[in-house]
Amino acid sequence: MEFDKSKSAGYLTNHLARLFASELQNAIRHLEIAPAQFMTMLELWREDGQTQKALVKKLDVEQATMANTLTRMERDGLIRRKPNPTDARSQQIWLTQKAKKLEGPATEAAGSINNIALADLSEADRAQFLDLMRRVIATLQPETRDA
Amino acid sequence: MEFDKSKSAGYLTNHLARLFASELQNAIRHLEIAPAQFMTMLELWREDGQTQKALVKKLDVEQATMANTLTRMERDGLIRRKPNPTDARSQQIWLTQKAKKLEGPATEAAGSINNIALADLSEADRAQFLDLMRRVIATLQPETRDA
DNA sequence: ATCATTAATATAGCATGCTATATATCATTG
DNA sequence: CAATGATATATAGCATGCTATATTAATGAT
Repeated sequence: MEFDKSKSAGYLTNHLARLFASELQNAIRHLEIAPAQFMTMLELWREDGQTQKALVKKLDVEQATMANTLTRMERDGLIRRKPNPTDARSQQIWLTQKAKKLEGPATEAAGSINNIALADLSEADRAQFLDLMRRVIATLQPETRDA
Repeated sequence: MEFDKSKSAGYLTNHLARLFASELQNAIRHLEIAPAQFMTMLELWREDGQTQKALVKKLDVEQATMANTLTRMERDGLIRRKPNPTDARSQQIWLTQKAKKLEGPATEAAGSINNIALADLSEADRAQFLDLMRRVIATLQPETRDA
């Protein structure tokens, strides 16, 4: 009647996330960026000059977490925070040239981690895995439905 | 040609792990234990008096991480570290009465989180999800094959 | 037995995530 | 327009995880 961790989705997800994070960190270490910085840049490569609030929503992390990540990215010369001309409370987050140049190598590194991780799955299994994950996320996600 | 995070196993896993952790924390908050403490107790409920090294191996976290978690658990009155009679370098980790009493309520809370998370999946999908997760973990896991 | 190596834990320092709270600015309303 | 409430960001404090290094004790080789 014991709790079997190998049958616990939460336990397995935690374990897997740590393994992925470790691999990713290794794969992008030579670019001198960390996983959370990479995640943030994913959004900024797609659209530069977003506000902190927009990034918070897209990455589904707390505002305080994003503020700290951005502070480290600014320290590391990846972004600059510029005043928002239309609202003095907020700022626009702009990638530096250095950060822009990282898009190719960083996304390639991340892509190869995914390939390595899923290497033992068939094409159908991979699709199913992603689909199941998205469905469980949707179930747990705390209603990101408001405006 | 952009990196699509909704198709990245690593990204989705990270997101899902944060959602699970948040739910678990909520569900066990009233027991005054934190997720990592719960994970550690899972092993100690199964077998009390283990060494730190044994816990490190079973939970697949770094030794320093476990040392810190155990320090917090000791601070919170969940465990006691006692000298190992056969090896003065190591210690035996013993659950307190307080920690022993938490097994029922804590495993129930964790179980219901899993149920909630997987509520939208069929029985077959749930089994597949766990299986896929175990397979990807096995692929990424850095050879825990030594003695 | 002694010296070098290995092994078990601890500590320092950092990144990422969280909650709770503070601050500044905007928007609304009387 | 002044007061109030909402919004955007920052900061404090903590847990969990990591790497790197220190400390202490056991082992092994000479």
